[in-house]
Amino acid sequence: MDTQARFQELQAKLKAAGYRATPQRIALLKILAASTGHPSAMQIYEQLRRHFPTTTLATVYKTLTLLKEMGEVLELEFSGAENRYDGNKPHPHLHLVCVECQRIIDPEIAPLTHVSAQVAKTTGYQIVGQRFELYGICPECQTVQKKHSKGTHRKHSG
Amino acid sequence: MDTQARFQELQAKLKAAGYRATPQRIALLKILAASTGHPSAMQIYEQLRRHFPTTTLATVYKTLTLLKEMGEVLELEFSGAENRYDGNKPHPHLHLVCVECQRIIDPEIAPLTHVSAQVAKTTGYQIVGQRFELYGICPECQTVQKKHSKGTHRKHSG
DNA sequence: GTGCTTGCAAACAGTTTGCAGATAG
DNA sequence: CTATCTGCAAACTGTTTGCAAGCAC
Repeated sequence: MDTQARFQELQAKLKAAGYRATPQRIALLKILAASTGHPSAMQIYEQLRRHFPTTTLATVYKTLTLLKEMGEVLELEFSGAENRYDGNKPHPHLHLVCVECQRIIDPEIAPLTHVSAQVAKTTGYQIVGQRFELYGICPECQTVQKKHSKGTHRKHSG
Repeated sequence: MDTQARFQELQAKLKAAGYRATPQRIALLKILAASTGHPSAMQIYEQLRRHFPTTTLATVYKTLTLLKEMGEVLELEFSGAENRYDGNKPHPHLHLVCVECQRIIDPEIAPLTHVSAQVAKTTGYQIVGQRFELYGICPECQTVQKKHSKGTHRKHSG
C-alpha cells in the first residue's frame, strides 16, 4: 500500500471512529503514513512542529494513544529508549533493529504462525499478541566501524 | 541445571571477574538462581530486604547491571512496566507473557536459528541479538475470567 | 590500608495527566 | 453551541548517578 492510500485510510478510520479531524491530527497521519523508519514520538513531534510550531509532545502522545486503541498503530516499546511507532503495518511482525543507529526495518520472512499455534497447544495459553525482534548492525554502520576501526565501546574492562 | 548449581556458577563467575562477594550480592545471586518467574528489580529487592533491611533498589540495579555486563542475566525490557530479569537462561529465548498476571514462562520450542541466518543473508545486517515474545492469557487467568466474566487483574506470585 | 561497594537522595528520561482556553462539527 | 481537542505545566514511574561512609580483600 502506498503512502497516499494509507493516509486516506487512516483519515477515514479516524472519522469513522467519531474523532475530530483537526489539522494537527491530519498532519500527524500524513507523517505516520509516509514514515518508513519507525519514528519515535519525538521524531514525529519534530516533523509536526515545522507546520505547527505551537504543538507539543503531549498532543503527539495523545493522538498516538488514540491510534493505538483503534489498532492502526503498532507501538514498539523500549525501556531504555524512546518507543517507536509503525503506522503502516499495525499488526505484529518481525523487526530488525540496528543497535548503532537505531534504524528499524521490516525484513521479509515467511510468517511464523506455527510457533504461536504450537505454544498455544502445549501451554494452554490463549495467544493474543507477539513481538519478534532481531538486533544487529546495519551494513552502513558496519562500514563506519571499519573506517574508524575503533573497537566498539566496551563498558567494563574487568 | 538446578538452583544450587546455578548459584555456585554465578558466584564463581562473579569472583572470576574480579568483583567482591558482598553478602548482599551473594543473597541476590541466590534469589536470581532460585527464581522461576522472571522477577522485576522491585521483586528482587523485596526478597532481598527480608535479609538486608537497609538495602536499596539502587544496589539491586547496580548488581543487575553488573551481571548483565557479564552476560549472566538477561533483561527483558518493557517501557510501560518494570523490566524483568532472567538469571537462569541468560541467552535470548522465547518468552510467553501472561497479559493479565504478568507471569513469564519459557515454553519449549525448537530454536529459530534459521530466521536470523536468513535475515542476515538477505539484509546484510550482522545479527547480535534477538527478542521473541508471545503474549497471551494463561490457563489460570482464563479460568478467573470465566468465573467472574469480567477482566479481573490478578497478580501472580512468581 | 586500598579502593570497590553500599545506601541515600537527588537526577533523569520518557510518558501521562489535569485543566483552561480554543475549535471542529 | 458544546463536547472534544490543544497546549502548557506538572506529575508520575522506573532507572541511573554522585557521593560519603562502610567493608571485602
